[in-house]
Amino acid sequence: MPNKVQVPRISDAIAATLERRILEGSLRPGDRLPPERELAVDLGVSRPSLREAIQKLASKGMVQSRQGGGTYVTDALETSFSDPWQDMMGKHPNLREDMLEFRRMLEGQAAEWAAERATDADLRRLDQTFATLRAAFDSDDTERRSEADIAFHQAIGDAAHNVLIGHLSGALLRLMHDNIRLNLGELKSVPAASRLLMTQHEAIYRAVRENKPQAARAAAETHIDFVRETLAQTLRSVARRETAERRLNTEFTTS
Amino acid sequence: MPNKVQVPRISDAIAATLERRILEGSLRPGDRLPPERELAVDLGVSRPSLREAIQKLASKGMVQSRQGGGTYVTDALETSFSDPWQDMMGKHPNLREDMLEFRRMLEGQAAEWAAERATDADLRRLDQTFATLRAAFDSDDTERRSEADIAFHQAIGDAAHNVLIGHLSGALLRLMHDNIRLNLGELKSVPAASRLLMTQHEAIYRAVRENKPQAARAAAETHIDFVRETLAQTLRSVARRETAERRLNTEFTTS
DNA sequence: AAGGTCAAATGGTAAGACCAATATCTTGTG
DNA sequence: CACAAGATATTGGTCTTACCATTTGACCTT
Repeated sequence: MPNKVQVPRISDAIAATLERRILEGSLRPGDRLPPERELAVDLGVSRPSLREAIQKLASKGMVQSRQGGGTYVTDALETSFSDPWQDMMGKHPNLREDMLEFRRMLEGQAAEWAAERATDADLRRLDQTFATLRAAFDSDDTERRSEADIAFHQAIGDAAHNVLIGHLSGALLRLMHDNIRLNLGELKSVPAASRLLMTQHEAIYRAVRENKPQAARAAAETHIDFVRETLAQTLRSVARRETAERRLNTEFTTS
Repeated sequence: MPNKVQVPRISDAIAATLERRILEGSLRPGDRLPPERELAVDLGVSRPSLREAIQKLASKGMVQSRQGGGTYVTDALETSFSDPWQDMMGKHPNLREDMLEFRRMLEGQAAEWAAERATDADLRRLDQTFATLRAAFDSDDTERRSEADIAFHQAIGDAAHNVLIGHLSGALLRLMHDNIRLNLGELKSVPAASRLLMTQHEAIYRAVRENKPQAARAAAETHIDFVRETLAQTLRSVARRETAERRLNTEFTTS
């Protein structure tokens, strides 16, 4: 009756492996897992065992399966961080300033560590996301630019090889983009900003690629400073416009 | 990708049935479940399906299986550990290192900003929590020491006047304390550590109180470095006991 | 080009077999 | 007779194979 030493079960090991892949970013929220038959072969286990492991993860809300569709990674880890702040952002605009201040520290550290620790695989992904970013910024598709921006910073965050940095840098940037798109239209109103942003992104990119931690940190901090300043200006001008309009259609803009 | 209507899975129904029997008392804590083969026939399902259901319950800590022995209803019913990060910490020890590395940055920045920005009210609260901390560390009540430690660091995080810093420093420290208390007994095993910890806390406290941002940051980083080193030593001694278990997971962690 | 149909892909379930650890019974020894 | 060592049965752990149900997407028809 008393608990003896538990013998390791294979399904636990499988679950731990999948968790680790999710944790380290090789399986991201929204991704689809490989088919069970295939994954079972990869891991060298039987499908029932793999299924038991998946059940465990599903019961913790980390994955979700649809018959015939596939098994998808959910964002259980992300939401436990970002959920409480999602609504706070909307209610307290001054949070945006805190967020930017925090991101200055976060992205600076991320860039520094990325420059120190990036593996070849990280660099390849960085190359790819940077190319995408450059292409996206030439277009006028703001949605595409947002995604490319997030992907680029996410790649740097992952290259820093710290789970918390990786999750937070992605989550916070996503939060900001959502918030910006929600509250203002977009800050493409500043035409010269695009070129400057790309220059800054390139500076970060090069510093990481050339293994220059201090330069990478400085470039990242400069980038955030610029965003902070630009955003503040945009907000001021928007505030002026809204003050004039508020008189007319107050009750309609509050959708 | 959006959630569609989920078709009922048989394993969920089985898990629900067993859960109901446990909650209604026909299966009491300590009881042994019927053998899987028998129970599968009773419920009219296959053994793999029943096993998937049992895995779900096991991952929630409601039952516990021993090969050859049987499956027993756990006596701890109220242990609803739903925080994904919490059990991640337990299973993936390298996450603890990431956490400490992250906290070094976070607490350093918190102390620096606190030294710059603390208001009179912040300082009064800091005085109070520091006094509580000193009193708690003279006692042997580990729970009380944990709470005082958290409260002290929380006070500094709040004094930094950045919402993100405030939330994260508290949340992460709480997470670590829970995890330490869960996985090891406690690190009071190092007798000299207590005095050193108090010295470090006092260094942070004084630097913040005297408005010395750089000194505050340095003191906070030193503190985390010490905790990291102490924890690593404690873990190494504990790890020796678990070497056998690790061998079995190796084949999956190297993929 | 739009829409419908059907086959492939994929998760869900079932059955049977064997292995490994445990529990229980049997047996032999003192 | 008591008790320990071994043999046997029980039971969870894993694998293999097969088939069903749903979804997806490509191909075909209109």
